[in-house]
Amino acid sequence: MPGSMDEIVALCRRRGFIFQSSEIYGGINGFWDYGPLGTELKRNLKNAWWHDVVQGELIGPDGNPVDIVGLDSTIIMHPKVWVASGHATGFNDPMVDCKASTQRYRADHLVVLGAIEPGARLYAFVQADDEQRAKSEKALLKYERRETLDPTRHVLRPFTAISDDERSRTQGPDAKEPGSLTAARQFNLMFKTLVGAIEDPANYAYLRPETAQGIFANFQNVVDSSRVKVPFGIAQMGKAFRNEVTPRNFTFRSREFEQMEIEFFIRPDTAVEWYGWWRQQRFRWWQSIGLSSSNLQLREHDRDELAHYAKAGAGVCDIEYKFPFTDPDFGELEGVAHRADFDLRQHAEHSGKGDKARYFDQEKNDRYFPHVIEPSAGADRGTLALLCEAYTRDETRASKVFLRFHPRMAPIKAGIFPLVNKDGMPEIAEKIWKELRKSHVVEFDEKQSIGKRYARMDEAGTPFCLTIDSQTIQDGTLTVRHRDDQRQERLPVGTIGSWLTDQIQGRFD
RNA sequence: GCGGGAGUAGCUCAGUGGUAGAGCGGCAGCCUUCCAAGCUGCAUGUCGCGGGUUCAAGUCCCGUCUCCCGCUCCA
Repeated sequence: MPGSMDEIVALCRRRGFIFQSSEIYGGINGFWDYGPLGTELKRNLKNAWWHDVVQGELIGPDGNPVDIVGLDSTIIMHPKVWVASGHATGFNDPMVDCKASTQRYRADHLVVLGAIEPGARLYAFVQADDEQRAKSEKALLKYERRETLDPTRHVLRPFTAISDDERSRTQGPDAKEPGSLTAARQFNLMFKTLVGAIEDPANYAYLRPETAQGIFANFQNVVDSSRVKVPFGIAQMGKAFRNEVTPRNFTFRSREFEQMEIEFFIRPDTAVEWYGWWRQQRFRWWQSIGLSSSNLQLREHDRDELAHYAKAGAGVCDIEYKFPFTDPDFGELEGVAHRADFDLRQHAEHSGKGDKARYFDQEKNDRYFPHVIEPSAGADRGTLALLCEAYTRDETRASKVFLRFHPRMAPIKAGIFPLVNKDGMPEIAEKIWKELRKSHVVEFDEKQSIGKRYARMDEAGTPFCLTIDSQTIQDGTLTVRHRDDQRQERLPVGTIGSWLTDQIQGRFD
């Protein structure tokens, strides 16, 4: 039985998985710290990703081993990076969103056509866009059933000059009905900082809102220095920052978060094939670390939902998890997007390199901008999903709850306990502990009753407890207590290390 | 950003203007031969924070922060 979000948050705090940042000063909205157990859990997730993606032996749809190299780029980059990527647009200018088409327009570029009279239908379009202007004029004439525009009634005004009521009667450039345009708003999505000590606009820089641009900006460096050939990928994990309007739902939407991103570069004509392959690959990976099929789904985006960089691509999909706070809906864990060559072209143009930045295919004697398939996952969201998935109520046991982590993800792999604190048992237990801790995160505890120690391990999600009793002294076996069904079995002390390794690497049902 | 609710020990809460408490948990010791047993002792606190009213504020008033719920937002 899954838990409510409140219960999960309480356990995270009580057992040291996740704390609110700066709590002793009253907290700071949208920032979270990981405690001892949470740090291990998140690290296990990240290590698994890096191991399986970068160091793994994936075989691609073309039958060849998949080549992925790592990158660790800076959080602060040249401000022009964000102009090229499109992130800077809207940072300094008021923007208008269309709720129907998800398009975003600069408020000072939009004009509104229509009559100034109560109830009149208005049409907005980008002033410099002749196509949109023609479309708006045609729509207005059709709506009012006229042949030509009446210059005395049909006036053109800046979008920023109309009232809220008029805005509700205004149809957006890419909308089918009026009322979908929001008021003009300032977006401060990126965190701003200064490079150098002088407070001057020329020194402004921004904390990256995604790790992806560090990869695109280094594309040529990697190609020139590492002998990679398309198709290949560059992987990076690291912090990203977004000044969200409303951080909500525990760590799900926070202002500082960690991404695990791959930009996989391919020949444009293989996009459909690679997109489909990555889609499946990433979905299976989340399953492999313990997220169950019933809480995990793969959702293909509708065409009109696509971001600017993905409009013409092979597709975009989200791998989504059913969190307690989204239930019965799902929340995004990872997005897989065909970004085409949008980013590489943008950086080629803005950096002044132009067509010289194209990739050269020696074998085919062909020069082109590779397309990109981007699997972009959230490490904090993944960690949160692992916690939600693991949280299991059980009224029959002392802790009332246990965390059913995949052994590979569990922060502590095993607890090592003398059954009682005498008769030589603590000494044997301590010896086993010292041996096992060389290769695994294990914990030794000789205090209090055995039941209490089991209960604590249940709440930490430790899959195994190894108990040394009087029989251990006689025949060299110990008791393995399994977390999920509280089953016990005896195994020889000498094999316990390799047995534990097998359990961690094994499949999880 | 708007509306509603909440904030006292690690947790659950009691405390209606007069010396801040209980249970659980934690720690130490004793005990204990398999699931938070028992005994003894110890530590626990900016009553979210700031200001005001009052002889006196956890308690009344104002502000603020954080969290939760619903909208909004989430290129």
